[in-house]
Amino acid sequence: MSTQSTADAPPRKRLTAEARREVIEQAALKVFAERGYHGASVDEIARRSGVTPPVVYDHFASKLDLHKRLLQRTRDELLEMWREHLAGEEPAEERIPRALDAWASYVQEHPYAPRMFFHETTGDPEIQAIHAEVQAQARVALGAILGREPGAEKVAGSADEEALEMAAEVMRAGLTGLAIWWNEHPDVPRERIVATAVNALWIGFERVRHGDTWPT
Amino acid sequence: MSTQSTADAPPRKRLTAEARREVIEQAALKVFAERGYHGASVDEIARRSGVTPPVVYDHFASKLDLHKRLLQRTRDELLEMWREHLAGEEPAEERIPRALDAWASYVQEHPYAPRMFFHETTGDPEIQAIHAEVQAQARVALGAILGREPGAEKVAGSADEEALEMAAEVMRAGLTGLAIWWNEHPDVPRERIVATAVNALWIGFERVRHGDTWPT
DNA sequence: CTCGTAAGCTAGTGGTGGTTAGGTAAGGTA
DNA sequence: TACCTTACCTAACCACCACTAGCTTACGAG
Repeated sequence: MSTQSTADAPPRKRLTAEARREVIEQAALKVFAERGYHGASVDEIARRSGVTPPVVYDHFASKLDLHKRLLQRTRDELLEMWREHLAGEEPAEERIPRALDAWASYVQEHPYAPRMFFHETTGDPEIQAIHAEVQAQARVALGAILGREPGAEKVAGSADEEALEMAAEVMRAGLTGLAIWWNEHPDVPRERIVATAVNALWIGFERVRHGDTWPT
Repeated sequence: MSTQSTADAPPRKRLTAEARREVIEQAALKVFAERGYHGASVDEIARRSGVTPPVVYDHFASKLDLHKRLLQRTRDELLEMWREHLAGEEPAEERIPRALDAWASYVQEHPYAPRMFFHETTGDPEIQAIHAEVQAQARVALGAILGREPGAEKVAGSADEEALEMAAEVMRAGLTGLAIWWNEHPDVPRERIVATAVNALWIGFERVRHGDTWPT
């Protein structure tokens, strides 16, 4: 009974370094997402990769290093995604749904990704920096949607920087929450998620744009 | 140098059991919020309470038990808060700002509370249950705001249960994110937070109520 | 078939962290 | 002042976990 393969991976197969690395990254993504950084054990990551712990260290310098690379990878993918789908000069009515559809596709294909950015608990400054960076980028992306529309800055009292940042943060956290809710309710079709997201965001956009805010 | 009192608490003072317990709970709240469940060590909680680890065990059966009690306590306080400020028969225009002002007061007085509910990482089923319960209650509270208004269910396609739940989840997560953002930017006055929250929520309320949703 | 490379293993090590046993002394009470 | 309760400590245990040294064996090249 030396080979048990407790979970995901096939029962011990010799892979190329690159392939094994990919398997480990996928497994680690899940474990970190489920248990958090400290709660995740290298042992479990290894088991779910169909491998023993030392193999993990053939590919990553340390647990922290593995975590860091996953964050960076996810950050890059998200950034690329926003860059790709937020561009263009169409009006917001088309651009926003398109961007959020792309976002939904991403979280559908990477169900564990959003959880990794939900709460920072390592205490490691380098990792805190990545977290802060990702969140800031998301806020910028969303802030662009909310604020860069023509007319925004002309409206009285509607859009100082800080207000924009707060609104974007509400959206960012809201979307992340929705993504996590979604992977607990996988039956919900993507269009419904997109619709919810569009409504939430859209709305904020219209409000901030028109300066139609409370208190009246 | 036996007494170092590395942080918060006064340098070793003999307290009544009740008082010490309170000190420990406050310290633990911070540490859990900062580091997450697994990242928090009993040792650090004890130090920040001006005491050694065994004393923690005079008051709580285990680290998990301590965590559980903090969650329950916070849950009860939040529930009480919603119950108190969401009642009444005034129109939404008054009730919502009032409820969110109360919410802002709570997170201002308990800056570490929101972080405890942001991400579950213990894996303990009992704790998962508390988390789920708190989030469900928050969704119910917010869902009540969004949905229970007269007219809501009469509008075509606007408010099936699931859509309501999703919208409420976006709001819930958004508010939680805002709360955390706030305690990283403590200078921002409460009125601004409340205003942001009201706008985010309010808006959702209006939209769902009018069935004025995307896709058009 | 042979052989070298490299993927993966077994078996440990050091350290940390939750937890407990048993003793010390502070402070109210008689 | 003597005493008893109890808040708090010191010292240790043990399980778990990140990480490493060194061996084994699968596989592709010749």
